[in-house]
Amino acid sequence: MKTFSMNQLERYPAYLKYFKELRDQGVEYVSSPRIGAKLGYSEEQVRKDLQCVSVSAGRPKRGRSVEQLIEDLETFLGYRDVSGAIVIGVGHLGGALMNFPSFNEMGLEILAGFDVSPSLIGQKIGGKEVYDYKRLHDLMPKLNAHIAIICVPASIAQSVVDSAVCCGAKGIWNFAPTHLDVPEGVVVETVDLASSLAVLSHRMNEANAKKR
Amino acid sequence: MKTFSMNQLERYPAYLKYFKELRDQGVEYVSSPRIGAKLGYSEEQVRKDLQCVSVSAGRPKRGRSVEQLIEDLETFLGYRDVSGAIVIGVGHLGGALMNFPSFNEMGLEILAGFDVSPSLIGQKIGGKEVYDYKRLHDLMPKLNAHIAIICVPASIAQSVVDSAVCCGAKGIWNFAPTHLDVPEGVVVETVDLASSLAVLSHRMNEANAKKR
DNA sequence: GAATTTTCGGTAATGGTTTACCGATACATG
DNA sequence: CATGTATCGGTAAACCATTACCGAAAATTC
Repeated sequence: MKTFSMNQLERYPAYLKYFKELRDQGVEYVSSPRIGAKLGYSEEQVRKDLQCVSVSAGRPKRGRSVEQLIEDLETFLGYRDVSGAIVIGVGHLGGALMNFPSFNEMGLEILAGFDVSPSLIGQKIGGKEVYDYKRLHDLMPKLNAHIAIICVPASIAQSVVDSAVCCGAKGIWNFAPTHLDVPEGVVVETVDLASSLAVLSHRMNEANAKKR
Repeated sequence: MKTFSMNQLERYPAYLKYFKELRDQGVEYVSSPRIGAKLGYSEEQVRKDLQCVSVSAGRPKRGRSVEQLIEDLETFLGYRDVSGAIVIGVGHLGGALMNFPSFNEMGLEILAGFDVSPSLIGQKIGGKEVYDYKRLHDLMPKLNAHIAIICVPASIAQSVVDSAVCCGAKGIWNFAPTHLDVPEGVVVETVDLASSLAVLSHRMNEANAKKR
C-alpha cells in the first residue's frame, strides 16, 4: 500500500458509496474510466487513488472487482471498527446529526447528546438520550466515547472542547464556526459551512462572468 | 489584486470572522503573526492570503487596519450582495439550515423551503414558509432564488437538482451524499460529512499510532 | 536622533498533487 | 489463433500551494 494525501482521503468515501451502489445492482467489475465519469474525476486520478488502497491489481479490459474494492475501502477507512461519539449541543444541527441514520455505516456510533436546556434533558433524540451537560465529566468516560461532536455556539465552543478533552476526547468534530485549540494528541476536524458557501458563491460569480 | 487559490478562498471566512471579533473589542490594527497564532496558520500564509484581497498595504510594526480588512473581505466574498436561496427537503438537516441565523451575514437569504410531506407543507420553519415540492416550477422563479440547497436523500438528489436547474438555479449547495451532474454554467458545491469524518478518523489513528 | 524591534512585501525554494504519457497485458472479435 | 482494443501500472512532467528567506520600512526605545 502506497502513501496517500488528504485530498485522496476525502475522495474515498465517494468511491465507496458508488461501489456499494454497483454491488446492489449486481455489477462485479468496474473500470477506472467508468468510475471517473460517474464521480467527475479523471481516469488517471481514479487509478492512482485506488492503487493506494487496493490490495489486488486491476485487470486490463475488465477493471477491478467491486466486492474487493468495497472490502479494501471499508477496511482502509476504518468503517469496520466502530468509534463512540457524543453530541454536545442538541440544537437544530446537533439534533439533526443525532438523527442521521448513516453514521453507523461509517463506523461512527452516536451514544448520547449533552445540552444545558431543561426542555431537552431527558428527551430521546434519534433514539439516544440527551443528558445534562453538567454530567459530562461523569458520563463521557463511562460511555467510552472518544469523539465529541461540537454543535454549540462559537462563543462557548472552546470551553466546551476543553471540557471534552479533559473527559478523554481524542477527536473533535467541530460544527461551530470557529478555530479550536487542542492539546497535542487530540485531533480537530472542522465542518465549515461559511467556507463551503464562499466557494459556491465565488464559482457562481466566475460562471456568470464567463457567460458574458 | 492578485490571484488566489480555492484553499485560500476557504480560509477567508475564518479571517473575516476573527476580524469582526477584533472590531467588537475595539482593536484597530492587527498583525499577520497575531492572526496566524489565533487561527493556526503561519504568518507567511496569512500575509500571502491577505495580500490577495486587501486593497491597502499593511504597515510595519502595526499591521493592517481591521476595519479595512473587514470591508475588503466582505466585498471580496460577496457578503454585501445578497443571493436568494431555497431549501429542498425540509428534514432534520434542511430544517436546521432554515433555522440557521448567520447565513444573512454571509449574503445568503433563505427564502422558502420545499418538501413533499403533508405535515410540513404550510408550516413555517425559521420564519420561512414550506411549500409543496410540486409548486417548485411555479414558485422558484417568482421567489427569484438562484441557489438551491439540496437536503433530500441521495437516491432522489439528482432528479431534484435537474428540476431546480430547470427552474433557474445557478448554484447547488448539496448536502446529499452523492455526486451531482449539472449542465455547463451551473455550479455544485457539496458538503460531504463522510469525507470530513474520514479525515478525522484517519488523523485520530495517526495520532494514536504516534503516541506508542 | 540613533539603535532596536516588529512587521512588511517580494522572491526563491520546497513540497505536494494532478495530469499526461507509455509500454504491457488481458479480454473480445473474427 | 491472430488482431484489435480497453484498461492496466508506472514514470515523468506540469501545475499549484506552502514555506523560507531577505532587505526595507515604520514604530518604539533609549
